[in-house]
Amino acid sequence: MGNTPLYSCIYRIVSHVPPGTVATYGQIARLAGMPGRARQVGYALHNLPGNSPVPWHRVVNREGRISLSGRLAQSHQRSLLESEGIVFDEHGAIALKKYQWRK
DNA sequence: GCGGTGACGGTCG
DNA sequence: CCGACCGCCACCG
Repeated sequence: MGNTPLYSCIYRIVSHVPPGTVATYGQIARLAGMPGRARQVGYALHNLPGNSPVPWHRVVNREGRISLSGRLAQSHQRSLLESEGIVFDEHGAIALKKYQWRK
């Protein structure tokens, strides 16, 4: 992490997402002061080391679905969210209306 | 230095 | 409701 203030900023904001709630990539981007750059948020999180304290699993896409590539990682994120009390509907999506972090 | 890629998202038909 | 397009930009080969 030597010098990427943008990533640090993203990580900081993600760290503020309370347990039991979720945020979207676009939302994180806006809060980080870089509206429209949701992709960079995804890239930043993808770059996170596995032992990071950052609750990356609380970030989902605008449909309330998991955006990870790879079944393993997907089920991992899902179980982490479910362990926080978040429920997935029959479409495999989260009700953002109910769980999205209001900020 | 250039083109392809992707843990996104808004818009349009 | 759903798919197609397009803008966005750091990273990688």
